[in-house]
Amino acid sequence: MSDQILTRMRNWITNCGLTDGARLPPERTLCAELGVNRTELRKALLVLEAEGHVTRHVGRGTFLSKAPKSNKGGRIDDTIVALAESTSPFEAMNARLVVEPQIARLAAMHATPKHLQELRRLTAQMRDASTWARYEELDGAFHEMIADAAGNTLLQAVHKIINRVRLVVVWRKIDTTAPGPTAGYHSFAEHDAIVDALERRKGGDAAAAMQAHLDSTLAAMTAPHHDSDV
Amino acid sequence: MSDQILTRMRNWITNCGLTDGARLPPERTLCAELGVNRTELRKALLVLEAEGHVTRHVGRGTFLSKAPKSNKGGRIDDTIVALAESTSPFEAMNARLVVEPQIARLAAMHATPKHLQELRRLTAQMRDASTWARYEELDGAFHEMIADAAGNTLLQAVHKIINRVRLVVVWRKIDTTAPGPTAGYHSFAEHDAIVDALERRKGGDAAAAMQAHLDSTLAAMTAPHHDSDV
DNA sequence: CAAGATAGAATGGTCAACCAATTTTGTCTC
DNA sequence: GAGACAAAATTGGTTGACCATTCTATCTTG
Repeated sequence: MSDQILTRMRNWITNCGLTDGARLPPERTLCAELGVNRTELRKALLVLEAEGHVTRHVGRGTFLSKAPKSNKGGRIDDTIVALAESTSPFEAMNARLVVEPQIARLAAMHATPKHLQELRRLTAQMRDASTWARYEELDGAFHEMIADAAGNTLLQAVHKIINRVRLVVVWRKIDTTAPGPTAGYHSFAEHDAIVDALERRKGGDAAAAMQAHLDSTLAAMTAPHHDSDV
Repeated sequence: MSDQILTRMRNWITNCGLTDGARLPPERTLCAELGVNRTELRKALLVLEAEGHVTRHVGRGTFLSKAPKSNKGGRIDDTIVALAESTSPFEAMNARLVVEPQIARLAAMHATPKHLQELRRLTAQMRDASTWARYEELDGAFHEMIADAAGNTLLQAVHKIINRVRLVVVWRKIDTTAPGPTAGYHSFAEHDAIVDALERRKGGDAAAAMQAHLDSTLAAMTAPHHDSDV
């Protein structure tokens, strides 16, 4: 059913005669026009948004995208699994060490206050993580947020590829039921140092802090009989 | 940020260890596990369903798709063209500047005599190139050889992706019929400097030489009415 | 005991009221 | 008339209760 309305919306968009960047009618108007309720329409709009065909802003409206096709991580899955088959955990960590400090350096120049605020929020949440699995997720979000802040689409995609390969390769070693990190966990302070450098707009410091963070993470992986870090 | 949770769901799915066709935990359970409310989670699931990664049935549950509604043929090429659509030439060159100097540093440690010999051969051939197209081809081989010498599968793949994206983005600017580079072309000496550093096993020098090479290439791109370099 | 019926739990889906951000409009002051 | 400020209308987003379907355990009955 929802598939049907999605198709209708696609057709409507191609036939409505609106050019790129134009604003669509409000949701409630479109509902009446297409004869569906708002929930159904919003489901279709959500998919169109995920595909990059439209963008939406509270209070402003829904707009046709100018660059309709951005990939947003859709079909790189095949790439990931193929790469994961021939990559070792050590290689994955080394790739991180190559890319992430430089990304942090760029982020120091391009991060918006919104980015910094989100990073602070994530560091706080990580301190409250009750399981390792939960912590891993937040940590992943933290690093992805920095990649986003760097403001380079290609580098962001590269970062995402490296990290997802790493997750596939390294995941099995993690006990998802284990209790979360303790209060003095080394990554907490390291994350703080990274965000501090970003806030002060010190690219060199941010790169160094990121490198130190990844180094100690790698050391934790190498260390004997000790829970893995990330 | 719904995009965030979508990525987390993708990661979760690839890491949860479930096989194709398996049933996911109920929505309400996943909500608690991922720490998001049900509406957010359902938005992510809706997108995943539209992409064909999961199917959902009332009363039964949510299941991983067996054959994600594929356009199977594409593979890595799809990734390239998708990335190319949202990447500018400037971004592509910046991504190179981030990755390639570090790759050169690693290559200084890992390059085999065979690698070095091949690199020398390529630099010689580039000096003899009679057309720009031929030169581009050899230059590409040169940089790929260094990535190979670095000895990290994942980094090599990343390097390939970046360079292929760059080629797609920058392609049009090259006149394939133009005569090749002149004898004093700046890249010749820069290539030599890189190989010299690799042979002396000086990682820092290799990284610096590579960075200098890419910087001057970028400068050539920016310079007025002058043939592009690569 | 086996087959069918049934009540309850579990699960994904829906809806209407409400929320927050933004724009528009009206009004007052100078 | 211009500008500033506030109130109202507009618009996409969110929430919690409720609905429809399916599964499961239990009871009934021959």
